[in-house]
Amino acid sequence: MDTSRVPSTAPRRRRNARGQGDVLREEIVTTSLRMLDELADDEALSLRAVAREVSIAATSVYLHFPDRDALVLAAMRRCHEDLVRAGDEAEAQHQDPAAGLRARILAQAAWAQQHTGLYKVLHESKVHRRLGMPFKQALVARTTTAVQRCMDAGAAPAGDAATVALDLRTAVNGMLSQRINEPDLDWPPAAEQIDRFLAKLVGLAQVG
Amino acid sequence: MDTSRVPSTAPRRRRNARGQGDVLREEIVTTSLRMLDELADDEALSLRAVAREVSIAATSVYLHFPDRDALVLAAMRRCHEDLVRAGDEAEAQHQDPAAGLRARILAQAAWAQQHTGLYKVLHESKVHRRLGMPFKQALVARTTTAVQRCMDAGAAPAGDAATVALDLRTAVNGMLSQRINEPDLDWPPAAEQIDRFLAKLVGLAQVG
DNA sequence: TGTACATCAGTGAACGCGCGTTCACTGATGTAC
DNA sequence: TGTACATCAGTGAACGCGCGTTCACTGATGTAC
Repeated sequence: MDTSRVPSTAPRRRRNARGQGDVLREEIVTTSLRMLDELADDEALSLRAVAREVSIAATSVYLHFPDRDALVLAAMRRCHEDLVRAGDEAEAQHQDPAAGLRARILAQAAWAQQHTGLYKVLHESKVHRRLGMPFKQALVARTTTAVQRCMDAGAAPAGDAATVALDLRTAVNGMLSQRINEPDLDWPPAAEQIDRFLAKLVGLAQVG
Repeated sequence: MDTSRVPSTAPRRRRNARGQGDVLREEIVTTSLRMLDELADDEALSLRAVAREVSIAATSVYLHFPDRDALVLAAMRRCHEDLVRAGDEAEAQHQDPAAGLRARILAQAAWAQQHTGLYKVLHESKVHRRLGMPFKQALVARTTTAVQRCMDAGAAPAGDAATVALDLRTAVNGMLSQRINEPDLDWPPAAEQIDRFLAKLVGLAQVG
């Protein structure tokens, strides 16, 4: 894994054609995402390590990002879009609101378990405090809407959808966080725990 | 806050008397805890910064700890003891099992909100993976016992106490984690959310 | 069709910094004789 | 009571490292005339 210190036996990459400068930007963001997922910590991502990985000079990163923070933020924005899309696509496959809500939560959980490092950076890192990630509220809004839809359809007892959605997100985030942070403990199946949360916190009648 | 870089105008401390070497060890652990609480990240704690803060030579830390990791681990052990004690003392003030469980959870939540940085290091840092913190299972055991007591007394519906306790800890951890990681969002009162979890996840009849 | 020039996509050396750790040392204090 | 010596509680210089960022530059490619 730690091939990064090897003094760049990697072939120097070919310069992009004129007008194709954004190709490198793309590659920098993609590589940063991969590294952040491995590092699970935004502060551990070094601009120099990213450059090494992409096989460019460290200074070339500055052609596309004013500083390291801007790079991290661009990566997080991309990563958040990806997570939201996963939830949206899963929910869209169901007509039934309860099944849709459940599919959204399961999809987001699956995403998190496949990108544990990115999940940590997105939810637990100090990027919030240092840079702010206002785009994240989309995640909150989608869950609330999905819960409201369940209530409207009578699949869940009427109530304050925002509060119920908060409790649900809270519990699911807690579940993912625990499992990611202490992977060596033996946790019961995630889907079953999610179904308990859907039943007890949202009041969904039949799940699964 | 950032007085740490000032080149030590702090008066050089007086050497401890013979046989009192552990006094310095104590002071190093205490200072590390304070700094970890501010930093909220074990990897950000530097041995040199701790030494600076205690007004000793960086090398003096090695008189008491073999390396930086050992220092962090000693601090975490102390911190965990403190959290467990807070929960135990709160629960002990009640005869009623339900009130006891609630008091334990509220006390632990209060501790977390007063030591947000330490809470993060304890639950979200990579200390788990790098060093392991087996002593943490005490926290799990106490909650399960408290839930079991509620079931035995008929304050909660009978069931698998371990599973119910897991769901409760999961939700409460999620709540604390969210609030600590995104303090600028406006969260509803913590006590109310905890009471909803106690009611819906554990099945406690009357709370509060 | 030729050529000067602007632009684009990068590079490489250098800066000052804080870090963990090693090493050889210092100097006060207690203790054996 | 005196003194050599061991022990304890520390110190200070030095090591090599990776970091973010600045600066002056290079060299290919398109474009105006």
